[in-house]
Amino acid sequence: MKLYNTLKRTKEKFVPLTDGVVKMYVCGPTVYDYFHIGNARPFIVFDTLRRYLEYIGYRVEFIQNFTDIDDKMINRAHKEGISVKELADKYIEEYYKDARGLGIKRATHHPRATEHIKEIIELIKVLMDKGLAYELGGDVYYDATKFKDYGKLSHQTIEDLEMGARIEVNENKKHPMDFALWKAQKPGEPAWDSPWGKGRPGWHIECSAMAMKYLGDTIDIHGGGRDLIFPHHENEIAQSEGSTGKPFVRYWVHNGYVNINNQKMSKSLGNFFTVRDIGKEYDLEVVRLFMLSAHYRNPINFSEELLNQAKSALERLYNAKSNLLHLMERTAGKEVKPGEQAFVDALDKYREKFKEHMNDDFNTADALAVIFEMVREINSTVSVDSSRAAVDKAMAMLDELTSVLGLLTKDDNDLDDEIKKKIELREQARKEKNWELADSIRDELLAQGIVLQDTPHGVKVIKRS
RNA sequence: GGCGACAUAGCCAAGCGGUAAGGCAGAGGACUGCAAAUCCUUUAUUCCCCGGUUCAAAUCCGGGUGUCGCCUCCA
Repeated sequence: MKLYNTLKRTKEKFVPLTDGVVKMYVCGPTVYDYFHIGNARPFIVFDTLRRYLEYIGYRVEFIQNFTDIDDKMINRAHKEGISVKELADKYIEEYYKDARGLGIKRATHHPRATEHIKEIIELIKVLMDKGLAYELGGDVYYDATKFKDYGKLSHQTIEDLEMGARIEVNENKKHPMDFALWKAQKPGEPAWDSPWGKGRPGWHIECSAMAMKYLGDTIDIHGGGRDLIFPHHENEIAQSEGSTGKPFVRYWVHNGYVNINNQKMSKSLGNFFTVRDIGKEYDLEVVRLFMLSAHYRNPINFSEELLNQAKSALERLYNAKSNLLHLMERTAGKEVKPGEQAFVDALDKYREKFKEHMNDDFNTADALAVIFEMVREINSTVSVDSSRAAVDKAMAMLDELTSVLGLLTKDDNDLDDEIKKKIELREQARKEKNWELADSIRDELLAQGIVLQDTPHGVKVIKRS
């Protein structure tokens, strides 16, 4: 498989450090609020990468953190009159709810910054000992000029970066590019004891500390949104490589932004939609399909119209699935027919094409196109006259490929007795050509999200959420 | 000022040297009691513009134009 590496600015063949095992770290949310769909993109993208790596046989050790202490956390907790810990607990739980809706699997671990203060302090100590950090009135800063590779990820020299710097927060820092590893406690803030007095960690240090704790000094893949390239990931490199002297990350992978009217969605611009709100009007699986329909490195525009397009596309996929389910009930015992082998072989070809595209920097847009092509072939060749084996095979292949993308995961097709009774009643009415009654029952069920489709071989029932 | 990305049908969106995937929407047809779903046909002689390289360019190079991003918390 090939992956685009931000560090090298080119696609590279992916070979993990340890055969058969992938160590992957992705920056998770700061849990001070519900997350928006801009935040959702990396979660979905890297969940998909993880699923694919597992699909092709790797064991993936996947770590995604929760930032549960920083300025935003403190401010928000103050505003709500609760502790930072209570705020974090609440939004971590809410994160899991939305993530579940988006089809995002749990990581191997979801470490929290506040539960790794010890590791963070140890790391800062090493940096101090090596002369890469300095203390200033209870704060500790990383001395960016002392790290010779500073800027290698964002492909800027420290001078270029400095030239563009817009604001300077702390005049006392030795260099504008120096960043806080440890922040001295201010009144009313949560704090931990440290060799430099009471305080709390800076933002960047937690990821270095936790990634190295769970995955080792050198990890295979580190992911996140483009906006983390600088300064966050640049600083992670400085911290980790500064302390160990070893390469920190072998493949840096970054997803593009989610835009609103061609402009980056962000909390500060206020042009964002939370996943929670979208979930009130759409099945969140629609959002997942929407995200995967573009290449992960390209920007993606978000709008209701586009969401509706994704919704229709998802329905096409679900229709194919329910078609097959319907046919499975009606092809029991049917023997394999001559000529069916060609169809079965064709299905295997789709898997190969799917993998080809996923192997090329996990091009989910192309992979999805392969699934749609396969769906068309399945729809046009499988029928009530097909063998059960052919129908099963089509179903299995559809399941296999869609599940790699985390799609088509809902298969709740159980109907309660009352609905079954109404369907029977309608069948009776249709036999008697009582179209009025039949149509009114159909409309009634439709309002409940039950779609009835009449086929020559009985009624097909589809549940819509 | 430094670094970078993008511009493909009505709307999205792949493709990145070999003669325009896929989805949504639209039109016509088949099927249906009517629908729905599905299938078939159809919708870009052409990929922002101008030059160049090449047997061959949406794809490479040069120059424009436009949009966006990072250099500040941010996924």
